[in-house]
This record gives sequence, C-alpha cells and structure tokens, in this order.
Amino acid sequence: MATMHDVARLAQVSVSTVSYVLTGARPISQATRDKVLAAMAELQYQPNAMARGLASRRSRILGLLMPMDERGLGATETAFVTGAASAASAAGYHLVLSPVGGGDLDDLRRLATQRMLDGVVLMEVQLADERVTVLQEAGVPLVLIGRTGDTSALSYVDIDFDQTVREAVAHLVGLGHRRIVYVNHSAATVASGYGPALRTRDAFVAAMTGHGLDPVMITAEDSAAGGRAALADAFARAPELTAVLAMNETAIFGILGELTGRGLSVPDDVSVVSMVTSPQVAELATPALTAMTSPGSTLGRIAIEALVRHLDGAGNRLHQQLLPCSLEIRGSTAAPRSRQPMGADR
Amino acid sequence: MATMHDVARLAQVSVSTVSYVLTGARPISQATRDKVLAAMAELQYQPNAMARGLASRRSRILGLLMPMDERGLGATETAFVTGAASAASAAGYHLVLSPVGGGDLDDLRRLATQRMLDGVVLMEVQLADERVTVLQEAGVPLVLIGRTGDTSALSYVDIDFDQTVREAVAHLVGLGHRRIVYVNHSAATVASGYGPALRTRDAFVAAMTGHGLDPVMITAEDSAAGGRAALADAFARAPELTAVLAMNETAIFGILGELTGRGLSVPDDVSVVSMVTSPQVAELATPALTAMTSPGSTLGRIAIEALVRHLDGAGNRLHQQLLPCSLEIRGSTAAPRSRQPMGADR
DNA sequence: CCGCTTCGACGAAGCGTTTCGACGAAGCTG
DNA sequence: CAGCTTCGTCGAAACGCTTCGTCGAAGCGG
Repeated sequence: MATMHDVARLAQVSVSTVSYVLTGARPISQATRDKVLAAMAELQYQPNAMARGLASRRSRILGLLMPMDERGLGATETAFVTGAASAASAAGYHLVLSPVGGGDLDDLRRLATQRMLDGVVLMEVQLADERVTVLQEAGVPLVLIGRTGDTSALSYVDIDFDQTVREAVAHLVGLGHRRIVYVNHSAATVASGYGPALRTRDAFVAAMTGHGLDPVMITAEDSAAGGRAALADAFARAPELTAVLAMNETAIFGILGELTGRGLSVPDDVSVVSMVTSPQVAELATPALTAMTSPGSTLGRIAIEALVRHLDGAGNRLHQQLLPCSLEIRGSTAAPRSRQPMGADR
Repeated sequence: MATMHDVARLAQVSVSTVSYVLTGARPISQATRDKVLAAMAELQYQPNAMARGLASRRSRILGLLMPMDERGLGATETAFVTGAASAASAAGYHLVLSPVGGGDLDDLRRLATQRMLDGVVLMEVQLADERVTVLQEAGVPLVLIGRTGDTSALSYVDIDFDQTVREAVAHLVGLGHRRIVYVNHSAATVASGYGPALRTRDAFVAAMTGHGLDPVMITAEDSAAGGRAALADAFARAPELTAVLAMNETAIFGILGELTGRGLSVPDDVSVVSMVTSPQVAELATPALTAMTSPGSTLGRIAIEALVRHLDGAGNRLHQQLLPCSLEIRGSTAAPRSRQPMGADR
C-alpha cells in the first residue's frame, strides 16, 4: 500500500503537490503533474479513503436507506437503486445501501452521527417518519423518495399519485367502465400512514367523483390469499363491477386467480389495472397486466442529483418534484362486455 | 460534534483513557470509567468513524456486493441480506450493500483498494468470476455466496444443489411421476457459467439416472414469455410429461399460464415444482407452488459470521459449507392422473 | 520496612490525507 | 529596471482517533 508520501518522494515533489494533483484544488504545472501521475502509476497508488475523509471532513459516500422487509425488492425498487447508483458514480460519489429496518433507529443514528455518510436518500418514507427526525437532528443532508406529511423543510422526489390515478381511471372510463373497484394495501398499512396508500386512495375518490362515478374501495393483505379474499369483498360491495384498479402488486395475483376460479375472464368480464408496477411483474401474470409503470431509475437519479447539488453546490434550495407513472397497456384491460366504449374520456 | 478531547477534558482524564473506555483494549477502573461515560453522555459524544478507521486501520464496515440486474431482488436474496445485516450488527460491524454491477470492475477495485471495507461477501458468483480475482489481489478478506469453479483457496457458503434436486426429484417420483422435465435458466445464462444452473442440471441428470429415468432438460428465458415458449418445447421433447421441475422462478409463471391455456390442470394433469423459490413467490401462483425453499437468512448469517471470524479471530482456516433447500409442499404437486403412486421412493 | 510486581492512567507518536500561509521565480507595468 | 502581481510549489499544522512505552501508586511477600 503505497502512500502519498511514497509518491511524493518518487516524483521528487512535496506531499501537498501530490494532493493538489489529485484534487485539483490548486493549479499545478503540466510538467509536475506528469511526474506525479507517472509516480502514482508506477506505485499503483490508491488514496486511503479514511485518511482523506478525516482530513477533508467528507467521505464521498452517499447512503441509500431502504428498509428491507420480508417481501423483497420489486423491480421498481431495483430500478430506483440502479438509477441512484449510476448517478452517484457519475458525480464521483460511492453509493451504499443500508438495510436499516424500522426497528434499529439507534443503528441509524449511529450511522448518521459518525460522519461516515455525506448525505442520505431515504426510501419508503412514512407520513410520520422518525428516521427523518433522527437524520435532521444529526445534521445529515437528506433527500426523500416519497413524502412525509409535512414537507415544508424537506427535499423529496415522489410519484405523482394524483396524476397516475387520474390516468388509470381515465383509461378504464374511456373503455366504458363505470363500476370500478379500487384495491388498496392492507388496512394496517393504510392505518400506519403509508403515503402512497393514502394518496392514491384520495386521488381515486377525486378521479371517480370527477367522472360522476361512485368510488368503491377495499383493502387487501399483501399476499395472494389477501387478494382472493379482497375480491370476494369487492363483489359483495359492488356485484356489477367490471374493473379493478389495484395498488397492491402482491394481492393482484390472488385477484387474478380468484377471477379465473369464478369462471370470469380477464379482460372480457373484468378489466384489471395494476398501479406502480414494474413491467417485469406485469408480464408475470396471464394475461399480462395493463399497468401504471413507475419511473424508477429516473426517480433514483433525480434524488441523487439533488443531493449532490446540495452537497457540492452552494445552493440550499429545496428540491421537490413529482413524477407520474406511465400507462402501459397490456392484455388485462378491454371494454366491458355489456357496454359500448364511450370513446376517449373528456 | 464533540470530540474525544472534549470528553477527556470534561471527565478530567487523558484522551487515551477515553479511548480505552471505548474500545476496552486496556483495563480501566470502574470509577474512571463512570466519569468518562457520564461525560460522553453529557456531550452526546459519537466517535468519528473516519478518524477511528484511520488510526486503527479497520473500518468495521463489511460490504455485500450484489449485482443488481433489471429483474430485481427476490425474497430469497432479501432474506439473505437481512440475515447478513443482523449478523453483522451483532458482531459490531456495519453492513453496506454495494450495487456494483458486472461492468464496473474498476469501481470495485477502487472500493476494495481504498481500505474502506474490512471484508466482503460476494453474491451471485459466476463459475469464473473476475471480481474474485480483483478482490484477492486487493487483499480483501472474502466470503462467497455461491462458488467459483476452483474453490481451493476460497471461503464460501452455498446451496447444496445436489441434495436439493435429489429431494425434489424424489418427491415427484414418490408421487408416481416418471416423465419429468427440468426447466433451467436461459441457454445464455447456462453458457455464461452460472453455477446454480450448471450444478442443478448435473444433479438432475444424476438423480433421474439414479431412479432409472430419462432426464429431459430444456432452457427458458427468464420471463413469462420464455416459460410459455419453453413449455411448448417441453411437450415437443416429451409429449407424455407429467411433471415439471423448474429452476427458473420467472419462467414458471409463463409455464403455469400456458398449461392452463392448453386446458391442462395443475396439479392433476401436470405437477410443478419450483426450485430455490421463496414462500412469498410460491404463494403468488395459483395454485400455490410446491417449492424447494432456500435457507436465505441462514446463508447470510453464516457468511457474515465466517467473515467476522476471519477478521477478528486468528484462524486463517477456510469456511466451506453447503446448505440444502427444504421441500415445502403446496398445491402444485399431486400424483399423476394416469398412474398410481409408487409409494415412498426407495 | 524494602524492593518487586501489578494496576491504572498518561503523553506522545503516529495513521494518510487536506489545506492554509508563505515564498521564490517569473512576468508585467510604467 | 524597481516594484508589484501572478503562478507554482513547499512545509507544517490540523483532522480525531488508536496504541505503545512509561511511570507513579498501591499491594505483596519475606
């Protein structure tokens, strides 16, 4: 492990000169620079990240905090991560993912407070999220993916659920559906203040009301069984339903199975739209699901770029941005059997 | 940000004493220890990770290198990560995940060489994996999850594919199946030297031959469409097949859809077993899949523990261990319609 | 009661960088 | 050509911690 000292000696310059070549903090003549570069190459010099971090008080490491629950990461989250990682790397930062769960708030505090992370992107934010408080108290620059209830002093990037739901409803209404049931996450998830669940719910009410329709909504456990149970519930509440709009990527497989089990055809008898679903998952189903695809990697990139701008640049301005999901029509939606399409909505 | 200096002054002891209280490297009397602890609490002291790392030449950070491809992390990988994270935390280490893809070998080299990681666990190892070489050259302690072709000088934890396949085949044969088709990952994946694909393939041949049966094997792209195409292929090769054993979590959904599409019932006409599949995914299908469930979190824990032992302890001994998947019977397997069960195999 | 060990605490020298003030050598202006 | 910048480089002081050698004060046996 060669150090800067070794490089300096070999190149016959001072240590500080080597440092300046590396960081570009001060101008160095081409001749000297070449000497130094040659020496570095010869010694296979690599700067010591710890020493650099200590002296400069910046680690050039960004953290991506993703609670890892049992159900794994969907392609959506993965796209987010890869988008973030490549943006970080482009900006000269390393990105590390920290699987800090909800429980270990102390672990998070330690991580934040030990000055190991220059900044942090927080995923899966709850409406009231203690992690935000912890990080703010620790003084760690922060960008959220998702939103807390009070966003006044926070930078965030999030999905535009309002717009997304509106498009999904418009698609179904445009096909001629009037009786549409919305399947949310579990009641417990909703009660815990999971933003996407709440926001899509409200957006659904607004969108349906806007079309003069009655918003029927149910919840479902995040499992195939939950989906099956939910569908029974849905038929009890709206026997004449012709379309399902689901915010629950997992339950939707149960819904599909149950529909088939009841002898109903998708999409001929019932259309199904899945929200915030990756193409990969949508293709797993038979028929492939019409879905609102989330702008995963864009979201990740934007979040990191905002964070880096905050760290490098002077500006202390907040970054608040919403991106809609895009409608991808596959095989699970069609005009309802009993009605004619109404033509394009509005 | 209080420093050790501040703590020492407040507690009226020397800096080194504070350090010894923290690390326990030398005995400190109870009285002094209490004074120091009180001062730390009052100042809300948190050690600076960079300084500590620089001085001690160990970061107490472990890296988990997981290539993130487009298709996301299954519950299996997630279980692995959480198992690893909790084991690391229990051993007093932080675990960070680095989404270094296959492409950025330089990025990896930098990460390894900058002395930022005390040790590394490598996921998704190929039979010939350049990352192993890079890390070994950098002198970073290493534990693999999976195996390279030559494991002579490497520590690893892996799934016991041999045993796993044998159990799966025994289950099907025990039910009376004779004509079993094995669905592997894509031909490209197999050709790239993906260990699990190769090992399960060989194990399947051995297991079937052991039962005096003919091993029929096909490959499938990792997508629902790939599964559909593969099934056609399977029927072409073995028209009388009664069971499918799939090593391809993604394709299996296409297989199921296609089976239903052909008017065949699962499990009555065709039984399906999915290998190395998490309960969560198995439950998504209708009917729920009989599967060989991987020991995800155990695998993660063991890998980290082996790594930590190597770092902390003196022993330079290699850790090489195989764990089988466990058979979980759900609704996708049954005796074939046309034959009687043969009773328990052997 | 003296010298020897043991225990607990101290001081100082790093660890490998960054960064700031300073300084000689050119290059310019008038 | 004297005096003033500007440019490129150097030396040394941090950064906040660990760790090694040392040393005084008790505790001990003989």
